[in-house]
Amino acid sequence: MGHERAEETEGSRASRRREAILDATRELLAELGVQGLTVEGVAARAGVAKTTIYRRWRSKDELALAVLIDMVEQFVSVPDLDDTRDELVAFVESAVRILGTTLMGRVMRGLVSDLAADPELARAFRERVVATRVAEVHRLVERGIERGDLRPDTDRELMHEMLFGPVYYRLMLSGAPLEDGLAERVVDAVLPAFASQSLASPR
Amino acid sequence: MGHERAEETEGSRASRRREAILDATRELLAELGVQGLTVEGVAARAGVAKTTIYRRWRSKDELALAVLIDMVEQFVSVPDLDDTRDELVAFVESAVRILGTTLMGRVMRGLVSDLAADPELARAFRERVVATRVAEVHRLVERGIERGDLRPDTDRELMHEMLFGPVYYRLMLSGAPLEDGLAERVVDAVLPAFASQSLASPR
DNA sequence: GCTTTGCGCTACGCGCCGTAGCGTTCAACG
DNA sequence: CGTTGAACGCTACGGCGCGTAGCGCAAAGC
Repeated sequence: MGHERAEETEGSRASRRREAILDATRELLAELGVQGLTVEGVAARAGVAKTTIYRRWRSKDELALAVLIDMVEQFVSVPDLDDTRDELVAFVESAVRILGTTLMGRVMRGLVSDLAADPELARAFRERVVATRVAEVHRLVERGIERGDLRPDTDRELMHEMLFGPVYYRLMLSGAPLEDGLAERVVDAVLPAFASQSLASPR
Repeated sequence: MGHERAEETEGSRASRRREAILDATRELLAELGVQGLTVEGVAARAGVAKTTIYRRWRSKDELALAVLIDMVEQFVSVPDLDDTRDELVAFVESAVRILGTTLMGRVMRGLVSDLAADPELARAFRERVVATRVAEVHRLVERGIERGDLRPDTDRELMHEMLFGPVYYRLMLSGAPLEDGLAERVVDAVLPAFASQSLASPR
């Protein structure tokens, strides 16, 4: 158990420890899922004492949430593509790709149960992840209405749920793979209901 | 402490024990969710020794799954209403109502994580719950095509995911309530994409 | 009645969570 | 430099829940 010399990677001792813990958590989360994550395991891989973890995060769930939210928040805002369908497809596709990763897919599946168990955690997740996505849908819908692609009375909330619900349904319940064309098919299944007279493009 | 007399409710001793355990599991599942379920708790409430439970089910998860599948399988096949939209709404609505129950909602949320953790359990769930629903959607779509309400090339798989995805998304991630009009709004958001020329009825 | 089968009970071993106390290292500052 | 306070490592717990073992006892079946 030699002690590391000071030239580590950089940053203060505190931030180095912090990063080591978060990295180890990410790795173990990817390997074992939320289920298999143990504080002891994180401590061992990070080369850190268990107590050091508990000095920063009050519980295992809090640690896991911090990492999870951080992962999900890496969020690409959709640029103006001058076509509402293209923008929606791009948006859904980014989610499909992220969740299609073994890492995020597994993590997300495990997360849901923790959301059910811990209302505090559920609130944080809704505020920082779901709300962000809802806001982005609002933006896209707004643009679409101005462009004349979408009906002015388009239900933004429903649009959001119709776009992402099926993706998560696959991930968590049906078990069907998140293949490439999925985003496109989902968007085309929703668009006609919200598109203005000009029935834009399905197939 | 106090042995029950033989006049119980009926059935052999074995089946009485069995029912007591399943009932206790159902109750605790409703009160505490899959997370909070403990074999010790079930044993205590059922008035049964822990070992008696392990003699019938090999693990806690196996016990929980038996109860869960049994609960979800209570399934109403949709009668012919002579209108495809009405039938789809009725179908989705039955799911909304069941999941809207505190009991099933909580249980379902907790179940998802176990599905991720236990592939065996996930397989059983898909085969006995998801597959049943897929088959029912197929039936409805078939009827709808014959009636001329739906396009002959309607994607049954996608239809199924578009109908139930949003419901589960609310239940598990967005946290929005499963209110009454939901089924109708979801169906109307999907129908135009699959409806034949006669753009049946949205609002 | 007597056997067989099932049950209750106690007692474990294990893994993991989260906490306490104490000695040691690090890093900033005089 | 040398000192000092904060952060860290380590060991040792208490608690809970899973799943198992072995024994004595009750209930069905013959």
